[in-house]
Amino acid sequence: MEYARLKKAKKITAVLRGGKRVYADTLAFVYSPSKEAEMAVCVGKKYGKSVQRNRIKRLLREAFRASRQIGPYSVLLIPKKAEDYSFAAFKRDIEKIIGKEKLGEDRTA
RNA sequence: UGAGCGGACUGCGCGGUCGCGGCGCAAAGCAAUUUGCGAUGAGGAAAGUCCGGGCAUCACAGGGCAGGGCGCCUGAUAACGUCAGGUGAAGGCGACUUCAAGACCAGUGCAACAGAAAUAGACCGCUCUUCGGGAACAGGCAUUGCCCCCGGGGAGUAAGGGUGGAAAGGGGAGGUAAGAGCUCACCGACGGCGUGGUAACAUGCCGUGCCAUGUAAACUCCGUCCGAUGCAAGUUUGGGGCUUCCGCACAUGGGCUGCCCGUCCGCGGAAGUCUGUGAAUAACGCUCGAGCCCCGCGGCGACGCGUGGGCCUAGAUAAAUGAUCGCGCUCGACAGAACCCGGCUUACAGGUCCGCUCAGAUG
RNA sequence: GCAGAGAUGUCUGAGAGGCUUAAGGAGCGCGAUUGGAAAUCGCGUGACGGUGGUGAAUCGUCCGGAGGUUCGAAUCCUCUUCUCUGCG
Repeated sequence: MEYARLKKAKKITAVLRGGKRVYADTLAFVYSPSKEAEMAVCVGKKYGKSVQRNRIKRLLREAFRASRQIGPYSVLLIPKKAEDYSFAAFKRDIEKIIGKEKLGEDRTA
């Protein structure tokens, strides 16, 4: 399933308020059921300068894309602050959360 | 060979698979859009936002005050606080480097502490003179006195004095009671004239014994420049228009710049009606431009000129460059466009090239 | 993105060229008061480094950091780091 980018500030705050939060070692995964499949990453100024922040965003997007397919949700990815960020760790944690929350199963069934 | 100085350039590369941004072409669809193919996609600093412009709005961009920037000279430029060439000063054996480098005899302020004294003077000292006292030491004139010693007064002096950032040009010779630009030569300073240079300035001669501290990144003066606000500027579609009524205001209000002159004339609310379904939104501004590369000509150079040639090289808007595999090497620093240019400043692993200096060795 | 403000002991917060004032308040420590406490009153109290039976004491450096101007800088100027505020 293709995931579009979640752009509206109102929707992001709605997901943050009403969505379910799951935590892993490297990131927090916030989601709520939705008609459209959409995703956003949250990387504020505390993560470093712009080069560092862009790097985190790329890694998170690619890790999410490379993970197992899931049904339509509004998803927010929030990394934990660390010295180094790696693609492998992000991907492993996202896979783990998807499996644990059974998001891979078809909700409509 | 070693040490060093200046300048220019570069900023991991190649290939496969999957993925991202906008663009072009083709196909499907009423349309939103989807699919396929193709080329393309961060920097030398994109950074800090420290200057200068373009552009846009305010009012037609006007006058004055206030405020702010700059400050050796000449040039370059759209402009600059930038750059180039030169002058002066300081540092270095040298190549070369550094410098906010106008004016404190227009005025005002400040100069703590120390020191006798801080922009002005006489505390000590030195010299002459005069008054009083002393005979204890050494020596002389030859004797109730003097030189001498102690204390006080008067006059001269600015050589010397543990200060200080700064003490009335410097050190030397003559001169003198002691001294002093008092006199002399040299150096410095100031003034005049000449010469060279567009100029800053340099230099030669003559004269003046020398009217005199520092600070303007203190106020200030002189010269010169600046209207303000910044693309979240602003424009268009549009929830906005039209009609009616009500409230504020006729300059005593509001906007334009902090103030004055000057100048412009609206602002807010309610009801009805038309239309609309995204509203911190959508489109434009938004990238072809003081553009980049090469060649020729002019200039020491910054740079300029050329109907000489070639190129099109990001335009996103929660904001695009990643993942993985293989190969190579010296294992990769600082760091991500946000309206666009010209600079400055700051950060930075390394690597390459050119020119030059000093020391040593050899020929 | 654009525009602006600030940084001073543990905290707060004056000082805006002159001997070292780093004022003052809070907090903390000690003492007085009390049967005991609170409140009140008095005294003390910054960091780092050096010398010191390492005890009393004493000297030097420090006003976010680095340079410069000045005889002299917390104060003036430049660069830099961090924090905060406003702007459709």
